[in-house]
Amino acid sequence: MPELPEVETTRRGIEPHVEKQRVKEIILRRKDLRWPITPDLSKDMPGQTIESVSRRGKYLLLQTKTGTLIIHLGMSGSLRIATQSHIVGKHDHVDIVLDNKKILRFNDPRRFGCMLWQKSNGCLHPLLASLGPEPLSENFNSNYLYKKSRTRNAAIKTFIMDSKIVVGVGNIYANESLFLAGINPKRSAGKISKARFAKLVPCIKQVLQNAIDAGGTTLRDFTDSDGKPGYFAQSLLVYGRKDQPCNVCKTILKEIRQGQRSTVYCPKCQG
DNA sequence: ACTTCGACCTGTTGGC
DNA sequence: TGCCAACAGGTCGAAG
Repeated sequence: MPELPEVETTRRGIEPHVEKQRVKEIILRRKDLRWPITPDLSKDMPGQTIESVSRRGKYLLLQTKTGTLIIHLGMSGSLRIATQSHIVGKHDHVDIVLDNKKILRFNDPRRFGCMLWQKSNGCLHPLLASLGPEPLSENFNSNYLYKKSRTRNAAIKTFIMDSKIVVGVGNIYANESLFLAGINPKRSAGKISKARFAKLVPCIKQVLQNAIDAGGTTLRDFTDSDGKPGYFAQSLLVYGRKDQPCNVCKTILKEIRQGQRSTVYCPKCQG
């Protein structure tokens, strides 16, 4: 479900309910997510005040004075603002109960997500330590991408989905960005010209920003923290549109597999 | 240093 | 209608 726009939509949705609130209690219904939920979480976080809700790539960070809760939504995770009257669902694995009576509820059917408590020790968590730049920041520019790509033989699509290169570009938006930039997803990253990267980078930024503005992409089950869907799905130009005509040239869009993920592209526009 | 691939899970979809 | 295989928004870590 969540790529960067969906995570950012979630962040914005929960922030006003959660920021400056004291954690009253943590309810763990299951702790076997991708990794076990940090055992100390329900002991260490209650009593702490959530100072800020930030995002690094697809990780959400709930910062307190004594530690940070690192949350990843994996493939199927979501965070909702609930109250006592909301019925607990099958995959509602964790509740963070706040002093304002609201509950930050973590749901994740596939349990590919994670919830890790890191005590403040001045170190960056290993999961965050080797991440590439934020795609919407100045640090992510065509010079940077060009330099990073020179030694790479991997396909450009795989390359821009590598979180060590740039964070937050998942399968949907990688497909969309390459279409907008007119680049064939199979092209070797190392063989792409500087001029092409100069085109690609703004396309990535634009696709992500537009998706954030639309509240993310809802394919089947993504909702924001109030349960509302995102509206970017209707703007998708290639993702999920195999065998349909290209919006630009009417050529039938083609689907291939790259690194066990589906890639859809226009053989003509991205020739 | 780079690339590929299995693994982690459940739910939904499409073909027979 | 039912069954089963294939696939789904992610990404780590082992192996080549």
